[in-house]
Amino acid sequence: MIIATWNVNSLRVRLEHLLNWLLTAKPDVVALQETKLIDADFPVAEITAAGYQVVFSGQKTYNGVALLSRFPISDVVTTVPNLEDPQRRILAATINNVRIINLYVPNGSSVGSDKYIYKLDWLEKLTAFIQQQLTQHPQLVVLGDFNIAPEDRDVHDPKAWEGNVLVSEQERSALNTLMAHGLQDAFRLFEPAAGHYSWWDYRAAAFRRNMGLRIDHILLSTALAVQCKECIIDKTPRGWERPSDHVPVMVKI
DNA sequence: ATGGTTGGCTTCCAA
Repeated sequence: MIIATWNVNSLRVRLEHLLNWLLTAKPDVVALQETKLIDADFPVAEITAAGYQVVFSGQKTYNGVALLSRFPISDVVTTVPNLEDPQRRILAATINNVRIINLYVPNGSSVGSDKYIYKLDWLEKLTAFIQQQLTQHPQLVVLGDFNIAPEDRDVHDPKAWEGNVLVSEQERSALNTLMAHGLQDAFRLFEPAAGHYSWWDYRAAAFRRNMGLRIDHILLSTALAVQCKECIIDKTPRGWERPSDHVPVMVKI
């Protein structure tokens, strides 16, 4: 089974990219973030025609997550327990006896800001949920835009980014705590080197200069990590006209 | 060099 994640930064703008990418990458499951659509405007017909079932949780203007699947989708959850949050940032579902948890983790804006505090609180509540889900689902995938670069090797210029939002110690520590309950970063099962990123700022020709961060992740429970065959960051769509600032990450399990 | 770009229903906010 091929499972992918992609922050599309507006599904309205990126629908053609998504449909083209589905044809070449042929994923079985795709987790989308930043759809930026209310549910009434979700392009169900186009995605169904491409051969995918779909569930989504959207809002006006910001955020929004969706799950596409070639297989039946069940037991959908769209909230983090014990978290009052109008922002649509999580979508959990079961597909082929694999529990999939799609995340759009808050960006955090800047270290110490209200949004940063919200991000850390969100991660803390999420961690309790993940821990609970692991007890019920040995085959668990947590994937999406985490808005955290786990280590310096995931940052193009660690010195310049030191202490900044997306790389700060508190954020990395929160991610480590989340993963300490038995989750592994699929990309690092295969690739130890620096220089591999999933997001590049639109500004300052960052993609051309490979000035990026690896902030989109696929975390696998032990049962899935041991059988994972491959984890790829597909930079192809970033070369297309009017691209998202993120590219897809995919695993084969 | 405190810049630069993109998306949204916008005259700024979020990323």
